[in-house]
Amino acid sequence: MPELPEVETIKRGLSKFCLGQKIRRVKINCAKSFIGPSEIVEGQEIVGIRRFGKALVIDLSGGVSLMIHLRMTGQMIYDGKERYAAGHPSENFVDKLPNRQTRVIFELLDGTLYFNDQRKFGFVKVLPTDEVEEDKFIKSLAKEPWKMEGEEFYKKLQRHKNAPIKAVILDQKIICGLGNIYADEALYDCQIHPKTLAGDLSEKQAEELLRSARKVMEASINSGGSTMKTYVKADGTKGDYLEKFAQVFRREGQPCRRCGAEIEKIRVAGRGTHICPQCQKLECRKAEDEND
DNA sequence: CTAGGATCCTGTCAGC
DNA sequence: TGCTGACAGGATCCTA
Repeated sequence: MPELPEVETIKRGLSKFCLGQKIRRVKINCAKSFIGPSEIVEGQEIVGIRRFGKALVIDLSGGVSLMIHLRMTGQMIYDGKERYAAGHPSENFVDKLPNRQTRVIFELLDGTLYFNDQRKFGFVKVLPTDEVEEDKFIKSLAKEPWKMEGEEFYKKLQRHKNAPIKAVILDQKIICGLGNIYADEALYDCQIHPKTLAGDLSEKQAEELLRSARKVMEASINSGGSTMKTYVKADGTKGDYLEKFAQVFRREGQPCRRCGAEIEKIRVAGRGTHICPQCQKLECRKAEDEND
């Protein structure tokens, strides 16, 4: 999905455009995308917007909350006097709405909020506000990189010492917020090969990786999340992390901005993975085993 | 317990 | 043109 910076971008947009508005009506186009009773949402006012890792929570009056996870292809689009869209980037950001991928529609007093999701992996879930933090998924989330100490991260790596570091940092129960883009960007930033076994990282490398994760996600949040050129926010600015800041993601075949070598796309942990083969060398712990 | 693969679903693109 | 398989900004379930 949309990773932490994109969800943060949504949070900020909804806070600006939807906070204080009443939800007049909820229309569900896809039953799978909406969990819980929609009737109790109608007539409630949006009183708060929160984010837990990649999960968005919209708090409503009446002690009700909406927990939203965009997974791979979810988008939240507010369409009123202005349009504000964030999440999975696509042409839909500027389409007529609703469209083929619209799963849930929230009619507000002033405008409409759309939950779009091509692949239907995402969902909107109704739950009591005081149970949000007890939700199984939210409760399982680890700390975000800003809240985690290097030593704690290093210790966690030891518990998964035989897994490639990229697989480990994609696991939200180990460290929360990174997805496929920012995992690749963070590993490139600190020059660690994604296939390096987690147990092979030194404590110093663990700290550097943590710092890089913060750095790439901060850059993205500041630019409005990574999106494509068709994404234009209501204020006319574009979320353009990929164009401006991405060093490796979707840059295979292009020169590394650090050393000039050609960026490669490989497969790690079942995911497409982008590296500079020159800057990110794979160091093998088991080298001595091969002498047996 | 960990690690890895299949799976949910729709759409697009490369290769025949 | 039409078909086919691979793949996609995520997380869970199942297996060994």
